[in-house]
Amino acid sequence: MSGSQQLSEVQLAFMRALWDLGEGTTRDVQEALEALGRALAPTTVTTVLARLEKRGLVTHRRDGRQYIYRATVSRQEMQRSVISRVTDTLFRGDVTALFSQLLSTRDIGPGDLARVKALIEAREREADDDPDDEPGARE
Amino acid sequence: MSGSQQLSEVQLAFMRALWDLGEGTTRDVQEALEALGRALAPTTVTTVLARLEKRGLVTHRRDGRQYIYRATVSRQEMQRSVISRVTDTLFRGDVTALFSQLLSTRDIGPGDLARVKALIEAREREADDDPDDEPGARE
DNA sequence: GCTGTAGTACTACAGTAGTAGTTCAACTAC
DNA sequence: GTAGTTGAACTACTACTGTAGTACTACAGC
Repeated sequence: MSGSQQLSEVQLAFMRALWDLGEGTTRDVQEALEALGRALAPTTVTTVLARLEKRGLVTHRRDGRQYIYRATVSRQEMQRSVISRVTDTLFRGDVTALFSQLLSTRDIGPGDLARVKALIEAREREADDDPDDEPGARE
Repeated sequence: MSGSQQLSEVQLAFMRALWDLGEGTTRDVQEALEALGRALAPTTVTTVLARLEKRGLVTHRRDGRQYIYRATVSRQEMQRSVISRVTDTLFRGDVTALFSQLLSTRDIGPGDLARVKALIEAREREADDDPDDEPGARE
């Protein structure tokens, strides 16, 4: 599934709302959006949800008269796909450059640095132990 | 300047072409795009460039009858701004999560890992030496 | 000076996104 | 059972994007 979904800011806000909610009615989504600083008319929320559904990013079930929406793509999947696209298009596939950019630009505390280093070391060990670790789950 | 520029795939392809070229005529851009696998009519290239110019992302100068276009936003600036947006919206500001995602998903060689680790260590030392390093250049 | 050529400017058109109003159906409360 | 309320469906409108055709203009060669 999921391919070249280029989400706009608004659409992403909707997905975020749904990810946070787990699932919810139009009104729930509307309120979540408002909490994210984006106040929209109920009809607008419905429209956007319907469009996202048409694109396969959300789905709904019925509860009485109400629709309960939920994301069909997880935040993680979206993260993965976005990062992958960004890496390829903006960084020409150069992951190190991305790391470097992250390190130089962002507000990173010493705790973060330590954690990231730990992650890397774990990864190194893992690669060392078992060079054929990942069972080819990349498209 | 540069604020909420959400670039579409096509527009980004144009920017990439210009970044690679440094600067170039409509035709240069067209050819660069073709090399990126995106063949467009010359008029289309002109149109898109004009629109990007209207958004302040490219500019042109005249050379005889020709327009020489060039990006006004560097690849680095764009990288920064995109990464920043992605971090905030998709990763809720959690840089570590982004790192982790990068480490787990991507094809990263041992060389990359080592380089990133070096970057981190440099950053750690730097923070140690001079905890007030960045002169507040974040918006 | 006229004609071909190449390049920009203008126009166009379909698709989608953002935003929201209006209508209709169903449930709630008297 | 009639009125109010609430929620979804349909409709609408503007802006922008992707794509490109046509018109105009300036230069090159005869």
